[in-house]
Amino acid sequence: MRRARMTRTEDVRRQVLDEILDGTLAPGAQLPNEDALADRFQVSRATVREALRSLIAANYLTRRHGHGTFVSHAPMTRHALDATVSYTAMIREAGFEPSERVLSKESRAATDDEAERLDLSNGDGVVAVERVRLADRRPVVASIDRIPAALLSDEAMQRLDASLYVLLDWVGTPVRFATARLAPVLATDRLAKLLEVPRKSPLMQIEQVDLTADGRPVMLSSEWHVPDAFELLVNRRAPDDGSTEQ
Amino acid sequence: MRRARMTRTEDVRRQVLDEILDGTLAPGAQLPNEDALADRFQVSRATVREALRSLIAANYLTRRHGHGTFVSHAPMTRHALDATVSYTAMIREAGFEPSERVLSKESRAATDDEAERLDLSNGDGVVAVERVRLADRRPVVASIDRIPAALLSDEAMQRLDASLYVLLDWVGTPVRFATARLAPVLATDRLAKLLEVPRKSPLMQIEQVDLTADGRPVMLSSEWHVPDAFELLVNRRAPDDGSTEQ
DNA sequence: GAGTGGTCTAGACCACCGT
DNA sequence: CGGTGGTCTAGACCACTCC
Repeated sequence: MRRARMTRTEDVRRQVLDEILDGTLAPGAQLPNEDALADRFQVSRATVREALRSLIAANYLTRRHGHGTFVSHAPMTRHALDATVSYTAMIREAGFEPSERVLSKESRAATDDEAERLDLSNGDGVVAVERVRLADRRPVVASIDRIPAALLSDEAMQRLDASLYVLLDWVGTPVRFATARLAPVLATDRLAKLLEVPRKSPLMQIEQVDLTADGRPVMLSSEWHVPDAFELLVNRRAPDDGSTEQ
Repeated sequence: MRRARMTRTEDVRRQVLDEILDGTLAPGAQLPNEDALADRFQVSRATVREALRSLIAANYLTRRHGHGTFVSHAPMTRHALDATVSYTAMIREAGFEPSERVLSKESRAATDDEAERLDLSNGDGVVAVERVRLADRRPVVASIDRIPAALLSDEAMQRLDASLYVLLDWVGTPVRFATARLAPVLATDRLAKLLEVPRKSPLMQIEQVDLTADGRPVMLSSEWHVPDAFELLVNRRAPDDGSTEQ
């Protein structure tokens, strides 16, 4: 019954979030000031500010200097493209049951483009997995994922059927970031057949490089998405802080 | 020559960032520990942590509990879709000179869909501006933007030729967030003509709701982008903190 | 065990907002 | 002006990682 670790900050965050979610704090409502919250939760003001920080980052709250802290009218969309890197989670969020079909697995030398984007030397090997993702048995995404062979032990190679994100976590290089390039393309004959859509129908192509926490590329993904299978959303925010550069 | 306000936090952030950018702190390098930095910059450790916080958020740095703070190998891409809402900035970033052609401006009642997404009542008015954005005179984006008429004074209506973001700022409802839905579509005859591309060629459609800091919708945009005009990038990050919800 | 980042406190003063 | 959030300090102790 015991929760793992619960810092005071998490505790305060949790309680404030609960009040937002259950409507005690309605959208537009002003929170008590930080001294009052510190007093109420029996913590220091610094702890209150730390707790509110993450709620503000997720756009649950808005602070206005010299005025107060207020409940926002719309939180960030979770499972948007920017907020997650998990495809399975996005499919599930859309209300479908995710599954997949592996088309091929191979170990080969990286192409020049792959070597460049994965920061590999000439001749280094990659493991490539080609799959079709299904949502309730309907094909929704075709993909080719490439991982540097150097990252995978023989033992890891046996686990290629599992989630590649889980695999990368398992070998000690968990994915924390990714940069995705999105482009509309027409379905080739092969993609049309795989995804069961008409030839030359529009598809969303996503070229993605997955990175560890310190920015090292560990996977290169090429994906083709059937439109309308589920929404591709992006949370955008205007720059505010840290705009030190041009 | 004097910069406006310079807090100690900004000062520390600036100095550390400078060392990262000029290579004094190379990718992978470990920073001095927080006590050492506090001593060196003659500030408290809390101030050091605050300064490092934004550099970590931008992925310039990585912290590993019990180990140290390190320079990342790749910062977040600026001018990616998630990191800005300014189109002009994105076009300029791609190395082109942005301009635009206004196709129409009208004041009319909101459609049901517009009323729903802009949180308006039945019969409320909107001001709609239809434009084509050019990059070095080449058409790259066609768009229709709709703003609730109630937000715009007569005086503001005279400024519809300026950036709509600047206009919304001017009337006191600056855009801070947006939620965009991306989908690949085929060019209709009209869009093909406007964007000077073949009929039925692939376009990126972006449906976007722009929000103020407290989450109120203030503009609805429909855009159609020519692929390859410039890259549409999205920075993605795996969830780590505040994952309190499902 | 030594060294690092993570959490937390109590208090101070500053900057901004509204009236 | 009073009230709010913004910045900052000096110090304490905890939790994690590596040797």
